[in-house]
Amino acid sequence: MSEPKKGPLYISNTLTRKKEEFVPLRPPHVGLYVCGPTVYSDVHLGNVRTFLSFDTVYRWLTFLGYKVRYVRNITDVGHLVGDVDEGEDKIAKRARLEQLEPMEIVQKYTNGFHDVMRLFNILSPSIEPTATGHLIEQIGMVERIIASGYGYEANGSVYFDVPRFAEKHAYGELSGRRIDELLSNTRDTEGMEEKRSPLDFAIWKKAEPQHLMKWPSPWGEGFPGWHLECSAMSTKYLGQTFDIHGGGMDLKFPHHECEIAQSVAADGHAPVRYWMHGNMLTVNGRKMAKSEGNGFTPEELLTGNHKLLEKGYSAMTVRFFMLQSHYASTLDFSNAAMQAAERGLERLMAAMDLLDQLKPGASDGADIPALEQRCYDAMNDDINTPVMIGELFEGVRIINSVNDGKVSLTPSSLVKLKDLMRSMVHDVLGLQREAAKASDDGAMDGLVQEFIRMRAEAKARKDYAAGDAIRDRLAALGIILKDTKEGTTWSRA
RNA sequence: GGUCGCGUGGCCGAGGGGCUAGGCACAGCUCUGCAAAAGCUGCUACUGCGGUUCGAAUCCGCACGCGACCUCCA
Repeated sequence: MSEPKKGPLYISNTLTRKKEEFVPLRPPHVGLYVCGPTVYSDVHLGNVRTFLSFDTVYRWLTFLGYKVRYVRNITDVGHLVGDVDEGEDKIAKRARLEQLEPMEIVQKYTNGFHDVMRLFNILSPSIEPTATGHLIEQIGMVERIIASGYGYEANGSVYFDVPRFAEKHAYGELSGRRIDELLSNTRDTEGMEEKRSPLDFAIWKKAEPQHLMKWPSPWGEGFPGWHLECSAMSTKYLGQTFDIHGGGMDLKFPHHECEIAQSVAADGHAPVRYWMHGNMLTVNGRKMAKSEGNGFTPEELLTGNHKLLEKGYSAMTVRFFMLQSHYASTLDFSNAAMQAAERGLERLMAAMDLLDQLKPGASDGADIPALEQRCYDAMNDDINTPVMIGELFEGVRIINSVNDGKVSLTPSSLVKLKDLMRSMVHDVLGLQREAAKASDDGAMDGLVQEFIRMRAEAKARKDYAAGDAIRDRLAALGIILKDTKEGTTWSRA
């Protein structure tokens, strides 16, 4: 048995549509950028999935030994609202509704976002830059785009000249679009009359007098365009070319396509070497989205207080549920699937609880290095968490068998098993025992122990009816008794 | 309408030319006073129709069904 090898990592590059070996630009450093939330409302579970997917990428890169700079932005400059409130800033709109300052809205939902990230044990990025904090950089980028000839001013706004850019560069490469097809498919959008081509997009937008979030610029009072912040901030913190850019599938076009165009126009470099796109969370086969009314917030999820939820589910259950599918596949939410995940996670965590009490033996009844290698291989194959979880359940079987005395492991193999299970389950998958149930104080335990003792006495005199009655009544209260060789243990249902 | 993708067992979900994925559920067995837990065993599937191949769930074509993007969206 040779020592398990940690690399190399292969990831599906959505730019080339191929699985490629990941080779960082400047090892051991890795630059990772992920498009963060727009903080004008609560995040829903679909948003969580994307951040969880890239949390896993971040954790795995870190596990492989890379020094990762993970940048995930906060979009706190509103994007334009499409139909009803033409030209109005999303955040400003919300602010008027709630009689709050725009930055108050931003703060409120940023806090909420952070709470959700913590709830799901999603790690903080290395840098979390805000769009409003990088106006200088964004204005600078607009200037560079104008200087390169791919941006033009019109009535206080600045637009990106897509057809001109496409003459010399591959606009549409990422999303598989073609200029002529796009042109035949255009709809009327805001600012149409100022644009030279319907494909052009705003990189700086003139603010109307009533607009709340606006800043001075060489083109007058305004605010940065839809796609600019990510380009400006990724360039600032990761360089003109960096390793990995992630985001939800729905951002591929136009957002990421525009990012590429902006960077190429401004600095002459394709910004990203590996593009990764997480797929959507669906409900009854349909994308979870605010507009569909099929989204629920983490709070509704936890309490089960939503018409789509039969009951509440813990954050860790959701995390496990999501990790059981590949990040690039759509994942359908259903109560049946959640309940299956709940039970599966419980079995996994119960085995983790046994780890400390396992006793080593004289021989090896299981090949731990082989298991370890299979775990690494799964993750190195495009972050295949479902396959790794499958392997971890092999670990669960070994743990339980060792605990039952049916399988023996030498001291060194046992240490390897513990290290492997802990690093994969806790560090890589980010699964933790839920703390909620641990709030019992000593009195509670003492009380239950008293019942356990009464039941033991009943059992000792073969009064099983009385013993079972105690167990049943406690069960009705949510206290589960388990008879083991070492005595009776209890837990909450 | 255009582009891309998907269709796997009772359910969820990997895989993706020959090799048991895994989880949940269900059934049987072992262990238990009985439960529970755990272990073992069983249930062995790839939308349909053609084609390529010694061999196809996996490749190709067509059909049907579904979805995403084309507009803010994770």
